[in-house]
Amino acid sequence: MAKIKERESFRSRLKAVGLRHTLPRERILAYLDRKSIHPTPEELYQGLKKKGYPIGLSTVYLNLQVLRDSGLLWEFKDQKGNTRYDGFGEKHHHLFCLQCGAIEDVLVRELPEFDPEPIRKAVEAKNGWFIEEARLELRGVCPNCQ
Amino acid sequence: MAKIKERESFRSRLKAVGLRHTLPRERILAYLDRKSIHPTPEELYQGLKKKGYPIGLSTVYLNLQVLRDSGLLWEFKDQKGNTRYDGFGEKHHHLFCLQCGAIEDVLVRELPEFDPEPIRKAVEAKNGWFIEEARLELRGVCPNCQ
DNA sequence: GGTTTCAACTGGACAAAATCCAGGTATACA
DNA sequence: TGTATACCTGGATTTTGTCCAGTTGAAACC
Repeated sequence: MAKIKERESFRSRLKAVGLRHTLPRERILAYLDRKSIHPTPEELYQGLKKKGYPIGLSTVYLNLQVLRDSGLLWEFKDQKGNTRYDGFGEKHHHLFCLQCGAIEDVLVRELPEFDPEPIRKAVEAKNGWFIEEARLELRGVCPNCQ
Repeated sequence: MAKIKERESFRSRLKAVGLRHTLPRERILAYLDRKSIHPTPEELYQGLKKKGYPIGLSTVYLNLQVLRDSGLLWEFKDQKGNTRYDGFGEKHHHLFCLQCGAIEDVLVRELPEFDPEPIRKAVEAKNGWFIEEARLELRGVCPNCQ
């Protein structure tokens, strides 16, 4: 059954970073693990409640922080300054619309032109850093606003 | 004189986006226009005061927002979730240390391996967006923390 | 399975960050 | 130099996020 397989996936993701599997964490990860979904903490809280999952707002904030610190979530600011979270499993970059604020995911596998490897190597050689992750932030105008 | 030339530069940058030139704006832009400088609003406020420039905290917040909306500043969140601003004029990307939180700028002209043009074109063709700016966010471990 | 241990959850109080407002000031342009 | 108005400011207010102390529930033993 897909539901069980999915649950196991969250369980192993949490285990991999040394965190316990709990219902709130699974639900947060499940809620965020979709393409182009980037809620604020408040929106996530409301969204989970609407799905019939009672959860405390403190729990939402707490876990967004914990999951971010473990690298399971990506935190960023939108055009209006709101804090948003992204937990979509597949590697991707972000498109921001400067007009309407829309945020769209662009899958890495659909962008063969962009290979982060040479950049990683160059930065490691020149700056002495070790690079774990490279993401692109693209700002422009979405189709609807053109 | 360098000071006057610099001032003219800020003046024209502001004019280009339809904003008035004011002392607070010039000082904020001047403060931020250095490599690897990314203060929080509070730090910027304190930094300006320390330089002997009296300024209101509301003014700092107000202008950070206005300048961000006009594209003169780049807003982002650091590893701890603090909002930070970047006004360094030369095109660059960001390095984030996952251990100590250090943030370093990497100049685009020192990264010949990374050319955003093909990406821009690909995204415009595939997703129908018009892309104005492409920035990389690199997360890893800085030399001091290795 | 039952028990134990401690991480994780929770609501509500609290603190910090950011915004709003109304009056005064400085800028741009004629 | 005068005038309209964008902009600045301190303080009040709202919003966002954190802390705390009691309770719950996950995992690891037997």
